[in-house]
Amino acid sequence: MTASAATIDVSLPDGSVRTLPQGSTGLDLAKSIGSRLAKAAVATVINGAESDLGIQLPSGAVVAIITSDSDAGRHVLRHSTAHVLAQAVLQLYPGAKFSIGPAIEDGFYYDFDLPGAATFSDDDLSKIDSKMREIIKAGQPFVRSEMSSADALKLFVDQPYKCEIIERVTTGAADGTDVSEVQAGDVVSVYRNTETFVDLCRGPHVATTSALGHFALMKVAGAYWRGNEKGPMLQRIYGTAWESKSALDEHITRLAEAEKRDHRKLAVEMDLLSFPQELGGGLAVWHPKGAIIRKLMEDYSRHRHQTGGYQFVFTPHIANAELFETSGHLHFYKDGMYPPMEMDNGTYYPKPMNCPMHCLIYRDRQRSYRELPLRLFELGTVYRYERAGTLHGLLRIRGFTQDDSHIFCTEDQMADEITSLLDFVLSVLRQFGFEDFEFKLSTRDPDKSVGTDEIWGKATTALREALERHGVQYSVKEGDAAFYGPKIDIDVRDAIGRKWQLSTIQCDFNLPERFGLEYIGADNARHRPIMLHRALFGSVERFFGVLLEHYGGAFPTWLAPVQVRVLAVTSGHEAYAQSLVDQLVAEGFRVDTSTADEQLGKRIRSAKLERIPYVLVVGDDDVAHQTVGVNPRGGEVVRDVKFSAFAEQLRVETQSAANISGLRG
RNA sequence: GCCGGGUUAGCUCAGUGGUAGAGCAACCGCCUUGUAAGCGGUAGGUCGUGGGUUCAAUCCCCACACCCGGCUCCA
Repeated sequence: MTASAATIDVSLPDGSVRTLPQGSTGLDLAKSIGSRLAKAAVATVINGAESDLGIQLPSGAVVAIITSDSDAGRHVLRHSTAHVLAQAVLQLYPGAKFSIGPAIEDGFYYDFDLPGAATFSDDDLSKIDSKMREIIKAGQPFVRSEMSSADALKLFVDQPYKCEIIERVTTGAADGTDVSEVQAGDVVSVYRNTETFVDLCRGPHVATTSALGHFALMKVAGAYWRGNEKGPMLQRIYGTAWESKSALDEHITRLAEAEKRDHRKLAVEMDLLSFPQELGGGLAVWHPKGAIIRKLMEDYSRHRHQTGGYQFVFTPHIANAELFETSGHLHFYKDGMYPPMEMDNGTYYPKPMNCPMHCLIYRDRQRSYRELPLRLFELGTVYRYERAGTLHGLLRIRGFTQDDSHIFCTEDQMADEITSLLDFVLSVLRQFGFEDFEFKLSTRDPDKSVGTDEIWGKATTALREALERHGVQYSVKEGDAAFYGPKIDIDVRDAIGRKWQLSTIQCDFNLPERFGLEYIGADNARHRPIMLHRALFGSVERFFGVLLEHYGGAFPTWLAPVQVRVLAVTSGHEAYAQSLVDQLVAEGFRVDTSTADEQLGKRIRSAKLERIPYVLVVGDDDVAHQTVGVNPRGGEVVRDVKFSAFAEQLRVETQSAANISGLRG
């Protein structure tokens, strides 16, 4: 058999079969299909397994080419760029130890341990960037080899983190953070770029560093080794990498767009709220324009709860330690609580949750099964001690208000209740413009939980059934539940595709037990109710922050702090403008005007920057004919609209919210 | 809490070991204006707080507070 005569057949994803010379690689296959494909190819999938382009194809294999503009291809680019980063750092900082460097969404990172516990500063990034570009220019090959764990341990004898990864794989202790480096088993693979630089890695990688180059180093950060805060703090460098200059530029532009929507920035620009330093970290004050939006959100929430079978309650902000002993918070949640206040008749804590107080309301008198499900609702403000470094605008603060409800029901009612809750949650979220949801089912962490296996099983099943009845996709997060029971968390996607966790539905059989809650059943015996915790906004503050970013500050008319601004062309038209303002305000709309000291164009610009939904311009013609010029946000100007017609359109647009809040809007 | 970077006028940001500047906003005039910036003027800051070094600190050092990016944690 001569090599030149021998051929192999491989089949492609579309089912077609190609014949290639024996010994052909993925790259050869790509070339045989087309030069553009060959240029874009970064790796192959051979019989379902990702491999390097240079791997010889076995006959009969099913082969797909991974191109750089696919998710999988970018993953390869990013992972390979991470190796280049590691090589650059090891060259520039002799004695540095490298640990892990995976591809992540939109980029990659690599964690290092610098000699003498040195740290990176932002200035180091440009130096590292230049070195990386040298490496890329040199066109170093990525050469794969496989070896036994024992040999690998010798190869990485000076690299303790690599050795730890190898050992964990060998002993079967590997977890998710290891799999980007190595596959399970006793054989590990390494990729060598130069005499001196070799990295433990499962691959695949691009053929040479020349295939890279459209990258940017983004930021430096500390990161715990293996995410363990008791472990060493490593130095992490984040980067992003793309298949082309234009894709990289687009990504940078997207980041800039997201930054423009940053709720902290918009809150300042739009005068919605602030975090005065004297107030302390993670505590906000609401200015009038932010407060009116919040009030409308809360009014809407109250209305939906009132018509949705809930009863309103109010509870205080602090409670005696005894209450939190009973609830178990002082045992399971103490780290998340504000420190205690000593008073003459005991120790008091600000409440981190509303549930214990709602339990007290339930327990105040005997309950009958006829009362269940009993749904208690409160916009309850809670205080949680969040560690200083975790605070983040409105999305992570120390004092916040939950649209909180605790539903007491029988075990039999639990599944139906959860099912209808899901409808309720989604219908409320849709009112705020969210359409794209993701569901997560969190299950028990045996080390951090109370209750029997049986009841956990029952509750988890009820949640799962509710999700399945809705026919929605959901992911399971093992061990992510609260200490008292399993839960469903709902993420929403906002207008620019980012995910936010908002709503939560949680089962609890712990608190009814701890508080000794009971109801008298139809059988005249005492039974223990199940308790469901649920919040739709989650936290009003966080929801507001998400909403602000979702709308980019351009709140829909029913929520906008100022819905209409009437502008007189000259001061001679101000009386007419004011009469329109008065008519709309009398109907409950939020409308204002500004005097004609500035030029019209400038006043319109100001209104646009404030993101006011409608600007009405009135001049001579309008005074004469009871009309207005309508300049809607994001739309075209229409002249000579009858004012009555505009007012009617405004009524229709805001109708659903109007009868809820008592305000137009 | 940990690692890194910050904090200068209401906002966005320059700047210097010898007690500070721009643009926008504000205020006052002039202009009376038809759909995103008319012109001129005035006022506004103990340079985050407290210590230290120095003849002299907004600038250098230390501590603290707060903010930003991550890690950990989380509504």
